[in-house]
Amino acid sequence: MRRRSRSPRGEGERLRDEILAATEKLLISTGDADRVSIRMISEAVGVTAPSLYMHFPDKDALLFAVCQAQFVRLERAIEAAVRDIDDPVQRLHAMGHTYVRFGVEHPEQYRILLMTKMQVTRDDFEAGTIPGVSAFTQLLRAVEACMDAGAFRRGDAFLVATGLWAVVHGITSLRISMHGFPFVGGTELLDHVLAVQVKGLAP
Amino acid sequence: MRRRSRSPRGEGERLRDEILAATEKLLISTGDADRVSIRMISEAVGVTAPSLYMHFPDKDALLFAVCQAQFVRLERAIEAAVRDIDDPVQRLHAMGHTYVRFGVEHPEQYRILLMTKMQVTRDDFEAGTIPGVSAFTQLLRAVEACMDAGAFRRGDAFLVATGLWAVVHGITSLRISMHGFPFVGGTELLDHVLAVQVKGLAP
DNA sequence: GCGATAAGTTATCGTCGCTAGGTCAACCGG
DNA sequence: CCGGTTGACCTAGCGACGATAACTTATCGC
Repeated sequence: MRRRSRSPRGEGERLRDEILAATEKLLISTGDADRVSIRMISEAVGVTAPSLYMHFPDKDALLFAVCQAQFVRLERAIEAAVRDIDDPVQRLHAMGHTYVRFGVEHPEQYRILLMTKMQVTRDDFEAGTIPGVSAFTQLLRAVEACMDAGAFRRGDAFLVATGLWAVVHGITSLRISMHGFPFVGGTELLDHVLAVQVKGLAP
Repeated sequence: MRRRSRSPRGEGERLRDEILAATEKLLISTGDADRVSIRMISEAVGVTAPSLYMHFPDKDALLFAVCQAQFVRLERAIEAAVRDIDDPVQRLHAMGHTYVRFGVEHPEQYRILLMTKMQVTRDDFEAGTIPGVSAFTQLLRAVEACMDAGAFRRGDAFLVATGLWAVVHGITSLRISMHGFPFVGGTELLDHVLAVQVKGLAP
Protein backbone atom coordinates (compact mmCIF):
# COMPACT_ATOMS: atom_id res chain seq x y z
CA MET A 1 0.00 0.00 0.00
CA ARG A 2 1.35 3.30 -1.15
CA ARG A 3 1.92 5.72 1.66
CA ARG A 4 1.21 9.38 1.81
CA SER A 5 3.30 11.73 3.92
CA ARG A 6 1.51 13.33 6.79
CA SER A 7 0.26 16.87 6.22
CA PRO A 8 1.89 19.64 8.26
CA ARG A 9 0.02 21.23 11.08
CA GLY A 10 -2.66 23.52 9.70
CA GLU A 11 -3.14 21.61 6.47
CA GLY A 12 -5.34 18.67 7.28
CA GLU A 13 -7.67 20.20 4.73
CA ARG A 14 -5.42 18.97 2.01
CA LEU A 15 -6.32 15.37 2.78
CA ARG A 16 -9.97 16.35 2.69
CA ASP A 17 -9.62 17.57 -0.86
CA GLU A 18 -7.75 14.46 -1.91
CA ILE A 19 -10.49 12.32 -0.42
CA LEU A 20 -13.14 14.23 -2.32
CA ALA A 21 -11.23 13.91 -5.56
CA ALA A 22 -10.60 10.18 -5.11
CA THR A 23 -14.20 9.54 -4.16
CA GLU A 24 -15.50 11.34 -7.20
CA LYS A 25 -13.15 9.38 -9.43
CA LEU A 26 -14.25 6.07 -7.94
CA LEU A 27 -17.88 7.11 -8.11
CA ILE A 28 -17.51 7.74 -11.81
CA SER A 29 -15.52 4.59 -12.54
CA THR A 30 -17.79 2.22 -10.62
CA GLY A 31 -20.99 4.06 -11.41
CA ASP A 32 -22.47 2.94 -8.13
CA ALA A 33 -22.13 4.50 -4.71
CA ASP A 34 -22.59 1.16 -2.97
CA ARG A 35 -19.55 -0.20 -4.71
CA VAL A 36 -17.34 2.62 -3.52
CA SER A 37 -16.16 1.63 -0.07
CA ILE A 38 -14.37 3.66 2.55
CA ARG A 39 -11.48 1.24 2.28
CA MET A 40 -11.21 1.72 -1.47
CA ILE A 41 -11.16 5.48 -1.12
CA SER A 42 -8.61 5.43 1.66
CA GLU A 43 -6.34 3.15 -0.31
CA ALA A 44 -6.59 5.38 -3.36
CA VAL A 45 -5.56 8.34 -1.24
CA GLY A 46 -2.82 6.36 0.51
CA VAL A 47 -4.20 6.52 4.00
CA THR A 48 -6.00 4.19 6.39
CA ALA A 49 -9.76 3.98 6.45
CA PRO A 50 -10.45 5.65 9.81
CA SER A 51 -8.62 8.77 8.69
CA LEU A 52 -11.53 9.64 6.46
CA TYR A 53 -13.64 10.11 9.55
CA MET A 54 -11.48 13.02 10.60
CA HIS A 55 -12.89 14.98 7.72
CA PHE A 56 -16.36 13.55 7.21
CA PRO A 57 -18.78 12.31 9.87
CA ASP A 58 -19.84 9.32 7.78
CA LYS A 59 -19.94 7.92 4.28
CA ASP A 60 -23.19 9.64 3.38
CA ALA A 61 -21.73 13.02 4.23
CA LEU A 62 -18.71 12.30 2.09
CA LEU A 63 -20.77 11.27 -0.90
CA PHE A 64 -23.06 14.20 -0.38
CA ALA A 65 -20.11 16.58 -0.32
CA VAL A 66 -18.83 15.15 -3.60
CA CYS A 67 -22.21 15.65 -5.19
CA GLN A 68 -22.62 19.13 -3.82
CA ALA A 69 -19.38 20.16 -5.44
CA GLN A 70 -20.54 18.60 -8.68
CA PHE A 71 -23.82 20.41 -8.57
CA VAL A 72 -22.17 23.75 -8.17
CA ARG A 73 -20.84 23.03 -11.63
CA LEU A 74 -24.38 22.42 -12.84
CA GLU A 75 -25.28 25.91 -11.76
CA ARG A 76 -22.32 27.31 -13.63
CA ALA A 77 -23.10 25.22 -16.69
CA ILE A 78 -26.64 26.54 -16.75
CA GLU A 79 -25.45 30.08 -16.34
CA ALA A 80 -23.01 29.62 -19.18
CA ALA A 81 -25.61 28.00 -21.42
CA VAL A 82 -28.01 30.86 -20.89
CA ARG A 83 -25.62 33.78 -20.99
CA ASP A 84 -25.91 34.57 -24.68
CA ILE A 85 -29.61 33.90 -25.08
CA ASP A 86 -32.04 36.79 -24.85
CA ASP A 87 -35.40 35.21 -25.62
CA PRO A 88 -36.76 33.93 -22.30
CA VAL A 89 -38.43 30.89 -23.83
CA GLN A 90 -35.22 29.96 -25.58
CA ARG A 91 -33.46 30.31 -22.26
CA LEU A 92 -35.86 27.84 -20.74
CA HIS A 93 -35.09 25.34 -23.48
CA ALA A 94 -31.36 25.78 -23.03
CA MET A 95 -31.66 25.34 -19.29
CA GLY A 96 -33.65 22.16 -19.71
CA HIS A 97 -31.16 20.64 -22.10
CA THR A 98 -28.21 21.57 -19.93
CA TYR A 99 -29.90 20.12 -16.88
CA VAL A 100 -30.75 16.80 -18.48
CA ARG A 101 -27.35 16.40 -20.05
CA PHE A 102 -25.68 17.12 -16.74
CA GLY A 103 -27.79 14.52 -14.98
CA VAL A 104 -27.11 11.89 -17.61
CA GLU A 105 -23.38 12.61 -17.56
CA HIS A 106 -23.17 12.47 -13.76
CA PRO A 107 -25.77 9.86 -12.97
CA GLU A 108 -24.48 8.68 -9.62
CA GLN A 109 -24.11 12.18 -8.27
CA TYR A 110 -27.54 13.08 -9.54
CA ARG A 111 -29.00 10.00 -7.97
CA ILE A 112 -27.49 10.68 -4.57
CA LEU A 113 -28.60 14.27 -4.51
CA LEU A 114 -32.05 13.97 -6.03
CA MET A 115 -33.11 10.35 -6.10
CA THR A 116 -32.60 9.35 -2.49
CA LYS A 117 -34.35 10.53 0.60
CA MET A 118 -33.45 13.94 1.78
CA GLN A 119 -34.99 16.47 4.06
CA VAL A 120 -35.50 19.71 2.22
CA THR A 121 -37.82 22.52 3.12
CA ARG A 122 -39.22 25.23 0.95
CA ASP A 123 -36.93 27.67 2.72
CA ASP A 124 -33.82 25.77 1.69
CA PHE A 125 -35.32 25.74 -1.67
CA GLU A 126 -36.05 29.40 -2.16
CA ALA A 127 -32.93 30.53 -0.36
CA GLY A 128 -30.84 28.34 -2.67
CA THR A 129 -28.82 26.99 0.23
CA ILE A 130 -28.61 23.65 -1.49
CA PRO A 131 -26.15 23.95 -4.32
CA GLY A 132 -27.46 22.71 -7.60
CA VAL A 133 -30.98 22.74 -6.40
CA SER A 134 -30.37 26.44 -6.28
CA ALA A 135 -30.30 26.20 -10.05
CA PHE A 136 -34.00 26.28 -9.36
CA THR A 137 -33.70 29.96 -8.54
CA GLN A 138 -32.42 30.57 -12.03
CA LEU A 139 -35.37 28.65 -13.38
CA LEU A 140 -37.75 30.76 -11.34
CA ARG A 141 -36.26 33.96 -12.76
CA ALA A 142 -36.55 32.62 -16.28
CA VAL A 143 -40.23 31.81 -15.76
CA GLU A 144 -40.86 35.30 -14.45
CA ALA A 145 -39.10 36.68 -17.48
CA CYS A 146 -41.38 34.63 -19.71
CA MET A 147 -44.39 36.08 -17.95
CA ASP A 148 -43.04 39.61 -18.22
CA ALA A 149 -42.37 39.10 -21.89
CA GLY A 150 -45.93 37.90 -22.46
CA ALA A 151 -44.84 34.45 -23.55
CA PHE A 152 -46.54 32.88 -20.51
CA ARG A 153 -49.81 33.98 -19.03
CA ARG A 154 -49.47 35.54 -15.59
CA GLY A 155 -49.76 33.26 -12.59
CA ASP A 156 -47.88 31.57 -9.78
CA ALA A 157 -44.35 31.57 -11.11
CA PHE A 158 -43.18 29.27 -8.33
CA LEU A 159 -45.77 26.70 -9.28
CA VAL A 160 -44.90 26.95 -12.95
CA ALA A 161 -41.19 26.66 -12.25
CA THR A 162 -41.74 23.68 -9.98
CA GLY A 163 -43.75 22.04 -12.71
CA LEU A 164 -41.03 22.61 -15.26
CA TRP A 165 -38.47 21.22 -12.88
CA ALA A 166 -40.57 18.12 -12.29
CA VAL A 167 -40.86 17.61 -16.02
CA VAL A 168 -37.14 17.91 -16.64
CA HIS A 169 -36.30 15.85 -13.59
CA GLY A 170 -38.70 13.15 -14.73
CA ILE A 171 -36.86 12.72 -17.99
CA THR A 172 -33.45 12.86 -16.32
CA SER A 173 -34.45 10.39 -13.65
CA LEU A 174 -35.86 7.88 -16.09
CA ARG A 175 -32.87 8.17 -18.37
CA ILE A 176 -30.60 7.44 -15.41
CA SER A 177 -32.68 4.55 -14.12
CA MET A 178 -33.65 2.85 -17.34
CA HIS A 179 -30.89 2.09 -19.75
CA GLY A 180 -32.10 2.93 -23.22
CA PHE A 181 -34.87 5.29 -22.21
CA PRO A 182 -36.60 7.07 -23.84
CA PHE A 183 -36.32 4.62 -26.77
CA VAL A 184 -36.81 7.55 -29.11
CA GLY A 185 -34.00 9.80 -30.33
CA GLY A 186 -31.76 11.51 -27.78
CA THR A 187 -33.34 14.89 -27.20
CA GLU A 188 -36.59 14.28 -29.03
CA LEU A 189 -38.58 13.56 -25.89
CA LEU A 190 -37.22 16.57 -24.05
CA ASP A 191 -37.89 18.87 -26.99
CA HIS A 192 -41.40 17.55 -27.26
CA VAL A 193 -42.27 17.88 -23.60
CA LEU A 194 -40.77 21.34 -23.29
CA ALA A 195 -42.62 22.47 -26.41
CA VAL A 196 -45.88 21.15 -25.03
CA GLN A 197 -45.29 22.90 -21.72
CA VAL A 198 -44.51 26.19 -23.42
CA LYS A 199 -47.58 25.93 -25.59
CA GLY A 200 -49.72 25.06 -22.60
CA LEU A 201 -48.40 27.98 -20.62
CA ALA A 202 -49.05 30.55 -23.36
CA PRO A 203 -51.68 33.22 -22.70
CA MET B 1 -35.91 -17.86 17.48
CA ARG B 2 -39.30 -19.07 16.53
CA ARG B 3 -39.25 -22.13 14.35
CA ARG B 4 -41.31 -22.96 11.38
CA SER B 5 -42.25 -26.51 10.46
CA ARG B 6 -40.75 -27.73 7.27
CA SER B 7 -42.96 -27.71 4.20
CA PRO B 8 -44.00 -31.06 2.77
CA ARG B 9 -42.43 -32.31 -0.41
CA GLY B 10 -43.82 -30.36 -3.34
CA GLU B 11 -44.61 -27.23 -1.39
CA GLY B 12 -41.38 -25.35 -1.04
CA GLU B 13 -43.26 -22.61 -2.81
CA ARG B 14 -45.10 -21.88 0.39
CA LEU B 15 -41.94 -20.59 2.02
CA ARG B 16 -41.37 -18.43 -1.01
CA ASP B 17 -44.68 -16.71 -0.46
CA GLU B 18 -43.99 -16.22 3.21
CA ILE B 19 -40.63 -14.68 2.38
CA LEU B 20 -42.24 -12.29 -0.05
CA ALA B 21 -44.87 -11.25 2.48
CA ALA B 22 -42.34 -10.75 5.26
CA THR B 23 -40.04 -8.77 3.02
CA GLU B 24 -42.82 -6.48 1.92
CA LYS B 25 -43.81 -5.90 5.51
CA LEU B 26 -40.26 -5.05 6.53
CA LEU B 27 -39.82 -2.88 3.49
CA ILE B 28 -42.83 -0.85 4.51
CA SER B 29 -41.92 -0.64 8.19
CA THR B 30 -38.30 0.36 7.67
CA GLY B 31 -38.93 2.42 4.56
CA ASP B 32 -35.49 1.57 3.28
CA ALA B 33 -34.35 -1.47 1.34
CA ASP B 34 -30.81 -1.21 2.72
CA ARG B 35 -32.14 -1.62 6.22
CA VAL B 36 -33.96 -4.82 5.39
CA SER B 37 -31.41 -7.59 5.72
CA ILE B 38 -31.60 -11.20 4.70
CA ARG B 39 -31.19 -12.13 8.35
CA MET B 40 -34.12 -9.98 9.42
CA ILE B 41 -36.36 -11.48 6.78
CA SER B 42 -35.36 -15.03 7.61
CA GLU B 43 -35.97 -14.46 11.30
CA ALA B 44 -39.40 -12.99 10.60
CA VAL B 45 -40.27 -16.08 8.59
CA GLY B 46 -38.78 -18.42 11.19
CA VAL B 47 -36.05 -19.90 9.04
CA THR B 48 -32.28 -19.51 8.67
CA ALA B 49 -30.78 -17.00 6.30
CA PRO B 50 -29.39 -19.33 3.62
CA SER B 51 -32.82 -20.83 3.10
CA LEU B 52 -33.89 -17.71 1.28
CA TYR B 53 -31.41 -18.54 -1.42
CA MET B 54 -33.36 -21.64 -2.26
CA HIS B 55 -36.09 -19.42 -3.64
CA PHE B 56 -34.30 -16.29 -4.82
CA PRO B 57 -30.87 -16.06 -6.43
CA ASP B 58 -29.96 -12.96 -4.43
CA LYS B 59 -31.33 -10.09 -2.42
CA ASP B 60 -31.96 -7.90 -5.44
CA ALA B 61 -34.11 -10.54 -7.05
CA LEU B 62 -36.11 -10.89 -3.85
CA LEU B 63 -36.72 -7.16 -3.56
CA PHE B 64 -37.54 -6.97 -7.24
CA ALA B 65 -40.09 -9.75 -6.91
CA VAL B 66 -41.77 -7.94 -4.03
CA CYS B 67 -42.01 -4.78 -6.07
CA GLN B 68 -43.26 -6.56 -9.14
CA ALA B 69 -46.15 -7.96 -7.17
CA GLN B 70 -46.86 -4.50 -5.83
CA PHE B 71 -46.87 -3.00 -9.25
CA VAL B 72 -49.38 -5.44 -10.54
CA ARG B 73 -51.67 -3.76 -8.05
CA LEU B 74 -50.86 -0.40 -9.58
CA GLU B 75 -52.15 -1.66 -12.88
CA ARG B 76 -55.34 -2.83 -11.24
CA ALA B 77 -55.72 0.44 -9.35
CA ILE B 78 -55.40 2.39 -12.56
CA GLU B 79 -57.91 0.17 -14.30
CA ALA B 80 -60.32 0.62 -11.43
CA ALA B 81 -59.84 4.37 -11.34
CA VAL B 82 -60.56 4.69 -15.02
CA ARG B 83 -63.39 2.23 -15.37
CA ASP B 84 -66.26 4.66 -14.88
CA ILE B 85 -64.80 7.60 -16.73
CA ASP B 86 -65.72 8.12 -20.36
CA ASP B 87 -64.04 11.38 -21.28
CA PRO B 88 -60.51 10.47 -22.39
CA VAL B 89 -58.93 13.61 -20.97
CA GLN B 90 -60.59 12.95 -17.62
CA ARG B 91 -59.22 9.43 -17.80
CA LEU B 92 -55.73 10.80 -18.22
CA HIS B 93 -56.16 12.95 -15.13
CA ALA B 94 -57.45 10.03 -13.11
CA MET B 95 -54.57 7.85 -14.24
CA GLY B 96 -52.06 10.49 -13.28
CA HIS B 97 -53.49 10.94 -9.82
CA THR B 98 -53.70 7.22 -9.21
CA TYR B 99 -50.14 6.75 -10.34
CA VAL B 100 -48.68 9.47 -8.15
CA ARG B 101 -50.64 8.41 -5.11
CA PHE B 102 -49.51 4.83 -5.58
CA GLY B 103 -45.89 5.89 -5.80
CA VAL B 104 -46.11 8.05 -2.73
CA GLU B 105 -47.83 5.33 -0.75
CA HIS B 106 -45.30 2.66 -1.77
CA PRO B 107 -42.13 4.72 -1.99
CA GLU B 108 -39.58 2.01 -1.43
CA GLN B 109 -41.12 -0.30 -3.98
CA TYR B 110 -41.38 2.54 -6.45
CA ARG B 111 -37.79 3.46 -5.84
CA ILE B 112 -36.50 -0.03 -6.41
CA LEU B 113 -38.44 -0.53 -9.59
CA LEU B 114 -38.08 2.89 -11.19
CA MET B 115 -35.35 4.82 -9.43
CA THR B 116 -32.47 2.37 -9.59
CA LYS B 117 -30.59 1.04 -12.55
CA MET B 118 -32.39 -1.46 -14.68
CA GLN B 119 -32.03 -2.77 -18.14
CA VAL B 120 -35.21 -2.26 -20.07
CA THR B 121 -35.67 -2.21 -23.79
CA ARG B 122 -38.44 -0.67 -25.83
CA ASP B 123 -39.69 -4.17 -26.55
CA ASP B 124 -40.18 -4.95 -22.87
CA PHE B 125 -41.85 -1.66 -22.72
CA GLU B 126 -44.38 -2.02 -25.49
CA ALA B 127 -45.04 -5.66 -24.78
CA GLY B 128 -45.79 -4.81 -21.17
CA THR B 129 -43.69 -7.68 -19.91
CA ILE B 130 -42.66 -5.59 -16.92
CA PRO B 131 -45.60 -5.44 -14.58
CA GLY B 132 -46.50 -1.95 -13.54
CA VAL B 133 -44.51 -0.42 -16.28
CA SER B 134 -47.10 -2.13 -18.39
CA ALA B 135 -49.47 0.44 -16.95
CA PHE B 136 -47.80 2.41 -19.68
CA THR B 137 -49.79 0.46 -22.21
CA GLN B 138 -52.96 1.76 -20.64
CA LEU B 139 -51.57 5.25 -20.86
CA LEU B 140 -50.79 4.78 -24.52
CA ARG B 141 -54.36 3.70 -25.22
CA ALA B 142 -55.70 6.70 -23.37
CA VAL B 143 -53.55 9.05 -25.41
CA GLU B 144 -54.78 7.45 -28.63
CA ALA B 145 -58.33 7.89 -27.39
CA CYS B 146 -57.65 11.58 -26.79
CA MET B 147 -56.39 11.92 -30.34
CA ASP B 148 -59.38 10.06 -31.73
CA ALA B 149 -61.71 12.27 -29.75
CA GLY B 150 -60.05 15.39 -31.10
CA ALA B 151 -58.85 16.52 -27.69
CA PHE B 152 -55.22 16.13 -28.77
CA ARG B 153 -53.83 16.93 -32.17
CA ARG B 154 -52.70 13.88 -34.10
CA GLY B 155 -49.09 12.81 -33.73
CA ASP B 156 -46.77 10.21 -32.30
CA ALA B 157 -48.88 8.73 -29.51
CA PHE B 158 -45.92 6.82 -28.11
CA LEU B 159 -43.95 10.03 -27.78
CA VAL B 160 -46.84 11.84 -26.16
CA ALA B 161 -47.48 9.01 -23.72
CA THR B 162 -43.80 8.81 -22.84
CA GLY B 163 -43.82 12.52 -22.17
CA LEU B 164 -46.84 12.26 -19.93
CA TRP B 165 -45.22 9.39 -18.08
CA ALA B 166 -42.05 11.40 -17.58
CA VAL B 167 -44.09 14.26 -16.19
CA VAL B 168 -45.98 12.13 -13.73
CA HIS B 169 -42.89 10.18 -12.79
CA GLY B 170 -41.02 13.41 -12.18
CA ILE B 171 -43.54 14.53 -9.61
CA THR B 172 -43.70 11.10 -8.00
CA SER B 173 -39.95 10.77 -7.86
CA LEU B 174 -39.40 14.17 -6.31
CA ARG B 175 -42.14 13.62 -3.77
CA ILE B 176 -40.48 10.36 -2.75
CA SER B 177 -36.99 11.82 -2.60
CA MET B 178 -37.66 15.18 -1.04
CA HIS B 179 -39.70 15.26 2.07
CA GLY B 180 -42.13 18.12 1.86
CA PHE B 181 -42.07 18.47 -1.91
CA PRO B 182 -43.75 20.14 -3.72
CA PHE B 183 -44.15 22.73 -0.96
CA VAL B 184 -47.47 23.68 -2.48
CA GLY B 185 -50.74 21.89 -1.72
CA GLY B 186 -50.96 18.13 -2.23
CA THR B 187 -52.29 17.69 -5.74
CA GLU B 188 -51.96 21.28 -6.86
CA LEU B 189 -48.73 20.71 -8.73
CA LEU B 190 -49.97 17.59 -10.45
CA ASP B 191 -53.21 19.28 -11.48
CA HIS B 192 -51.29 22.22 -12.83
CA VAL B 193 -48.79 20.21 -14.82
CA LEU B 194 -51.40 17.89 -16.27
CA ALA B 195 -53.59 20.85 -17.23
CA VAL B 196 -50.66 22.52 -18.95
CA GLN B 197 -49.84 19.33 -20.83
CA VAL B 198 -53.42 18.89 -21.96
CA LYS B 199 -53.63 22.46 -23.12
CA GLY B 200 -50.31 22.17 -24.91
CA LEU B 201 -51.39 19.00 -26.67
CA ALA B 202 -54.69 20.43 -27.91
CA PRO B 203 -55.09 20.85 -31.68
C1' DG C 1 -38.22 -50.37 5.33
C1' DC C 2 -35.18 -48.01 1.91
C1' DG C 3 -32.72 -45.24 -1.28
C1' DA C 4 -33.55 -40.69 -3.37
C1' DT C 5 -34.25 -36.10 -2.90
C1' DA C 6 -36.43 -31.84 -1.38
C1' DA C 7 -36.06 -28.67 2.42
C1' DG C 8 -33.80 -27.04 5.24
C1' DT C 9 -29.39 -26.46 8.72
C1' DT C 10 -24.51 -25.16 10.60
C1' DA C 11 -20.36 -23.06 9.93
C1' DT C 12 -17.84 -19.80 7.70
C1' DC C 13 -15.92 -16.49 4.23
C1' DG C 14 -14.76 -11.89 2.85
C1' DT C 15 -16.38 -7.22 3.09
C1' DC C 16 -18.67 -3.55 4.95
C1' DG C 17 -19.20 1.08 7.94
C1' DC C 18 -17.53 2.63 11.92
C1' DT C 19 -15.09 3.31 16.72
C1' DA C 20 -11.84 3.13 20.70
C1' DG C 21 -7.59 4.07 21.83
C1' DG C 22 -2.88 4.59 20.72
C1' DT C 23 1.45 6.81 18.29
C1' DC C 24 4.20 10.36 16.70
C1' DA C 25 5.66 14.61 14.89
C1' DA C 26 4.97 19.60 14.72
C1' DC C 27 4.32 23.63 17.18
C1' DC C 28 4.44 26.93 21.42
C1' DG C 29 5.39 29.26 25.84
C1' DG C 30 9.05 29.65 29.04
C1' DC D 1 16.35 24.11 23.98
C1' DC D 2 12.71 21.75 26.24
C1' DG D 3 8.38 19.75 28.07
C1' DG D 4 3.57 19.85 27.19
C1' DT D 5 -0.15 20.19 24.01
C1' DT D 6 -2.43 19.01 20.02
C1' DG D 7 -3.35 17.85 15.27
C1' DA D 8 -2.80 14.09 11.98
C1' DC D 9 -2.75 10.01 11.53
C1' DC D 10 -2.52 4.48 12.73
C1' DT D 11 -3.60 -0.42 14.69
C1' DA D 12 -6.95 -3.42 16.19
C1' DG D 13 -11.31 -4.86 16.20
C1' DC D 14 -16.62 -4.78 16.64
C1' DG D 15 -21.00 -6.15 14.84
C1' DA D 16 -23.58 -6.72 10.72
C1' DC D 17 -23.87 -7.66 6.02
C1' DG D 18 -24.59 -10.83 1.54
C1' DA D 19 -23.40 -15.09 0.08
C1' DT D 20 -21.55 -20.10 -0.27
C1' DA D 21 -20.18 -24.96 0.79
C1' DA D 22 -21.18 -28.80 2.94
C1' DC D 23 -23.91 -31.21 6.08
C1' DT D 24 -28.54 -33.15 8.09
C1' DT D 25 -33.26 -34.51 8.25
C1' DA D 26 -37.89 -35.25 6.97
C1' DT D 27 -40.86 -36.86 3.36
C1' DC D 28 -41.74 -39.41 -0.67
C1' DG D 29 -42.42 -43.43 -4.22
C1' DC D 30 -41.60 -48.13 -4.37
